[in-house]
This record gives sequence, C-alpha cells and structure tokens, in this order.
Amino acid sequence: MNNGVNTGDAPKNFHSLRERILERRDLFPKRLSQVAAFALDNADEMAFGTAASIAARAHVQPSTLVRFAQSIGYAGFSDLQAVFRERLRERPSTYDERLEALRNDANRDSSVAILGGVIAAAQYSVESVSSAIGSQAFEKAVKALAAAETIFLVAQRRSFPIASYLAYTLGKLKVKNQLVSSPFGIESEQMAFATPRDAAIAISFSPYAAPSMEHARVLSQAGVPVVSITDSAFSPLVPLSQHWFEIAEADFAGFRSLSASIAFALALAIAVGEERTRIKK
Amino acid sequence: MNNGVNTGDAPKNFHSLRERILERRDLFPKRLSQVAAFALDNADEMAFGTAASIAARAHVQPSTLVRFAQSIGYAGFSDLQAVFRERLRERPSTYDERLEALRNDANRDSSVAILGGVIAAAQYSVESVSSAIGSQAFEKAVKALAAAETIFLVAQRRSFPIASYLAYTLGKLKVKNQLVSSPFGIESEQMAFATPRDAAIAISFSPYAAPSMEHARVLSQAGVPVVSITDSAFSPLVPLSQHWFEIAEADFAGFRSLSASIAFALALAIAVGEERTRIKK
DNA sequence: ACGGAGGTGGAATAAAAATTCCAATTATTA
DNA sequence: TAATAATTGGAATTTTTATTCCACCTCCGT
Repeated sequence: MNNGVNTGDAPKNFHSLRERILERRDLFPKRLSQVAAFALDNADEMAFGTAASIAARAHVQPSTLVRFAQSIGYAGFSDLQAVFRERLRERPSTYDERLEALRNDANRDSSVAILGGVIAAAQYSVESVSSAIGSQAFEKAVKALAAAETIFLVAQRRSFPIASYLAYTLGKLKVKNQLVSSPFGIESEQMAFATPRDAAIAISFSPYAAPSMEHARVLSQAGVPVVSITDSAFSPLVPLSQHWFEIAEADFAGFRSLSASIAFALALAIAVGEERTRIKK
Repeated sequence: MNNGVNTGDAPKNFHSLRERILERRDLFPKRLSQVAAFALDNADEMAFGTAASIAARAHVQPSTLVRFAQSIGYAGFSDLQAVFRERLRERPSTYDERLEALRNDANRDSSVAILGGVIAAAQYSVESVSSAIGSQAFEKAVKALAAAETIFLVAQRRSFPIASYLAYTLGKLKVKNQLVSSPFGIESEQMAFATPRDAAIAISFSPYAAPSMEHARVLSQAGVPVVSITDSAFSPLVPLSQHWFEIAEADFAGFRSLSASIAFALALAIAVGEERTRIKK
C-alpha cells in the first residue's frame, strides 16, 4: 500500500537529500524539477517557509510540493521540510555572536578568553576574505605573477611572516622568487636585477613600514608589475600597484592576527603555481 | 485597545530581543522567567519547534508562551518565533558544505576556486582550534612562558613565519625573546645563553625539520621549559616538551595554510603579555 | 487525429497549530 | 486573616497549514 512510491528510503540528512535530488534531476517532470531547483537554491526558504509561501515563490501549487516530497520518498511535505530544518541546526553560530558572548564573559581576561577572542576574530577575518576579493581581480593578478621570471617579495615587520611564507611556498612550487629583505642592507642591490619581465608582491599594513614603501616604489619605477596585499584602499601601496587586494583583519583587543592574509597568500601562491603548469603545457 | 501591553516596540532582531529579555530578567513572574531562560538557552529550539513542543520542553503551557511573547510586546508567539528564525538565516553555511560545493564546482581549477578552497580550509582549521585546545593546558603554558626571562623561538622552513610573527608580537609586548635562526649558523651560540629560568616555543609540522628538533633537544636538555606547537600527538617535539599543543590544519589540494597556527600563536603571545603585566602588579 | 497515461491546478478537506478564555491557584496587601 | 490582584493550567476555539481529491490538460505513441 505505497502507491508505487518508495517509502522508507527517504534521505535522512540534507547531504543525501541533495544527492538524491541531483541524481534524479532529469527524471522529474516539469513542475517537479522547478521545485527541485528551487529547493536546492533556496534551502533557507525551504526550512522556514510554509507550503503555501514556498509554493508561491517557486511558482507552483502547494500540492506540487507534496507530490515532490512523495516522489523522493517522504510521506509528505512536512517530512521533507524537517530535513531542511535539521541542516540549519548544525550550523555554527556567527562570529559576531561569539565575540559578543566573549565581551560579556565573566572571566573575560583569563588566558582562555584571549584564545577564544583571537580565534573568533581570525574566523571573522577569514570569512570576510571570500566576499571581499573580486574574482576577476584575482585572476588577473595570478596571470601577471605567473608570467614573471622572478617574483620579488617586499615586506617588513608585521607583514614579514607572510612574505617568508610566500617565499617558502613559491619555492616549493618551483616558482623563482626573491625575498627583498636581509640583515645586510643590500635590498637595493637585490632589486637592481629586477626588470619589467619580473613581478613583485608587496605586503604592508597600517602603519605602513617606510622601507616597504621605498622598495615598492623602486620596483614600480623600474617597470616591474606590483601586486599589493594591504588593508585599505587608501594605503600608500595602492598607487604603486597594478593589482591590489584589501584584506581586512578583525582585531581582538587591538591585536590583529594574520590568519586571513596568510590564507590569501597561500591561495595566491598555489594559483600562480597552477597557472604556471598550465602555461607550460 | 492594547490590553495594557506595549505593542509596536517589540524587538525586531535577535540581538535586541536578547537585551530586552535580559533587562527584564527580574520582572518576569515565575513561569515567564522559566520561558525567558529556556528561550535564550535554546534559541534553535525556539526557531523550529511548535508552541506545543517548546512548551513541553520548557515545562510550561503553550498559553504561557503566548503570554511571554505578549509581555515583550509581540502580538503572539508566532511573531516572537519569527525573530528566532530570522537569526538562523544570517548564519554562514558550514565549511564542510562549502568544500563540498567546491569539489562539485564546474570551474573547479580556476584561480578563484583555489582561493575559495584555501579560504574554506583555513576557516575549518581556525574553527577547530577552539575545540581542540584544552583551557588548563593553555593557562599552564602561558604561566610558564610568562615566568621566563627570555623566550627562545625555534622554527624552520614552513613554521618559520610563525616564529617570526611571534618574535614581532612578543617584541611589541616588551617580552624579551630570541629567534633561534640565523643565516650565520650561530644557533648553538645563541642557545648557549639559555638557562632553566628561560623558556622556549618550538614550532614544527610534519615533515619535522631536523634542525628544529636538534634545537629543541638542546634547549630541553639544558633544563629550559619547552612549549611546542605541532600537528600530531606523535610529533617528535612532544617528548621534548613540558607543554604541547596540537593544531590540525585542514588541507586544500595538499597545501596546508598556517591560519590556525598563526591565530593560536597570536593568542599565546597576547596571553603571555597579559600575564606579565598581572604578575608585575 | 485519437486514445491514454502521466502530470497539473485548484478547491475541498483534514490535520495541526496558535490563540483565547475562564476557572483555579498562588501571591500581595490591608 | 480576609480581600484582592496577579499568575497559571488547561480545555475550547479559531486560525493557519498541509494534504487529498478530482476534473482538466498535455504530451506521446499509434
């Protein structure tokens, strides 16, 4: 007595539901595919809306929603909706909320509170990178760097760890690079070898270290394409750069981590490495 | 015609609702405080449950929920619930989900996909730090480091950026430190000054760089307390350390970012700085 | 072009849920 | 301690929401 519908094998979690829908993508009749597409694109709506409201937004009848649910194996729409609701429960809380909670925390200046705060700030910063970076800009910068013979790395003080990480990673990827920084004061001599066929990555955050600015200026004037990683559109690095990226690191008690910047730097390095292998082929 | 209830001033978002409830905490009669407490502690339940199910879990009658909502200014329970639901909409999706989406992405090996993948992995790593680090262990390590005269920093290759960041940050915090790394091969001489009144932070990830191990061993044998940051409980650093922390960085296409480690390092540095000022007082 | 199976819209119905109301209980004040 | 007000529990009611059902349409094969 199951009306030709497979009951009992309905997906129990969102992940498998998604897979089920995807694998049957082409088997659904018109209105049901409409629902399928809407469901996967508007998972939140599916979790919160009523059958009527969802039906309206998906331009179908409520009864179609019920049929859709049944065609997947659920008893009705309510069972299907339960899966979408369950999904939301597993989500972590937002970082704003977590930082908020820390601010009101009783033992706020214990070591553990500091750890929690720094982590939350880092989390927030990393999160914001994905939305802040434009994809065309990133692609262009990658292409420019991949075309370079040698990549010069400019950074001082707080930004230095990022440059040293780039030096390490690029080296691993067999991308020739030169860290413009030494205890001997021979930066100028290092840069003297730079030509327009090379490129540079300059990293500096407020307060912008004077030597970094100077190095970036020298390279820029030598016709070397400069890609900048900085923290503001008004950074003095911007006018010296062909490509620039703004990474906003959230602060905790005045301290800014480098989590977002270092993740971005890694992505940049990998992307350049990938692009290189693609060119060679 | 408002039955003595202030309508129209009901909080519109979760944040202000929370504040409203908190500030009236003591004005609520018994059952209503019960609901208030349950609502703030089980925000997810409030979003998804029905009046009946929530009432049951909070050990009150459904009508009490309605009264609670009205006492805050809403027309009824449904309006109150809408606020809890809205809150869930703003949450970001989980990192598992995002990585999953990237794997199935059409343009999976474009530069942008790499950026997205690295960011998601970093996000995941940072997230996991907070749950992986024990609070007592952290406090103890901070105390040990705060008591030290000089903090020696041991790291090579991939871990080096973290050590250099620690050197910078600790310096800013006026905590005396010594980066055990130089282009001159004088590391042994640097470490010769170390005494049991000092301390060390050793950072190494698989594959563990031989010089780092050697340095950590020398310091450990000189009676210097060693705090290690590494990626496994079986790391060769562990037996050499008084305190050790395991930071699991998620990888993207085989590359591991340092986002989590660097956030952890910053937290450690700040906590040590804080502890120092507390001791001096 | 015809017949039929599968698909669809929409009204009718059933189920579930929120809200209201009132009697009972518990606090408060004189 | 009695009178009164506030709070509460729970059944009754209303509203909202999901589901079912059936007439009609569409597309496919002959």
